[in-house]
Amino acid sequence: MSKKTIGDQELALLQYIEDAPKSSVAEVVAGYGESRGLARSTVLTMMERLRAKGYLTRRRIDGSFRYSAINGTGEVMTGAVARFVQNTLQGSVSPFVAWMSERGQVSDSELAELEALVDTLQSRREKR
Amino acid sequence: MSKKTIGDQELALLQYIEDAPKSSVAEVVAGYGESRGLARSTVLTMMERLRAKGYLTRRRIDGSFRYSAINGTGEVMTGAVARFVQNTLQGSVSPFVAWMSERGQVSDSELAELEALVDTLQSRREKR
DNA sequence: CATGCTTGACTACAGCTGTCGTCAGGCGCA
DNA sequence: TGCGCCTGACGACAGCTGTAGTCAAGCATG
Repeated sequence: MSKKTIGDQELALLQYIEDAPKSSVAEVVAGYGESRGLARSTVLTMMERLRAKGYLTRRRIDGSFRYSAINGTGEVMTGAVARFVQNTLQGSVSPFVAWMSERGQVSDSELAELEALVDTLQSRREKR
Repeated sequence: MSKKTIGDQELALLQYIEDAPKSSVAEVVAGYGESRGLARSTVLTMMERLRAKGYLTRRRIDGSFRYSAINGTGEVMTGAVARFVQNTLQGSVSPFVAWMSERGQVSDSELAELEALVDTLQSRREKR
């Protein structure tokens, strides 16, 4: 089980590649690295590290490598959330709720997601 | 603004102290460090680093120092959540919601918090 | 052929974190 | 008075992350 840690920037990059699979390094540099002022070698290094940790695969296509995320869409993110809640919040969700309520802006769609979540949880509890 | 970064373990420790203010190092070692196999010096170092970053204060009482968190209760945690959502989740809350719904166990009290949150958000929206 | 751009693999390096060991000064008790 | 324990301050070190420069092999082009 690849339980390897993953840094913030690495995660952001991983997310990018998850959204744009089969990208060449050059493409990632253009579409991700350049906008944040990262050198080509930096992007390459991060991608290789992610590959070493088992989050990315690559395949040689037409001479150059194309990288893709291994986990399905969104899995990376939920994994990150799981780790965060576990390691940082000691398993408690309360701080998250507190923050949501403090912070002003919650988009309509987010609110909808939350409502759906509560519904799901409620019915799940009733069934018990 | 003390915008200093803060590691996972450091954060956990900070949270502990937030819940048990005016603790001496010995107390923190006994109540926090020992259970996770940390040496006294480790705990001390972390506490000092937290102090250097501006998250803890200490006052000499009866010879030895007593440490307390500077931020009010919970602020540390919500700050951590804010950073996490911002840096790692790129500002989107969806992964969080997705994870909660995937994960089986949500305690009754957590569910209650979520319900309250949704209520708050709903009424807040209506007022607009 | 000689040059030059593209792609990958390596190497480097500083800053942060997690973890300690150790040293020196006080304090209390035999 | 002397010894041992508690408390703080420092120094150390390895591993991870963020960021990058550089070198060598390939391919394209004049």
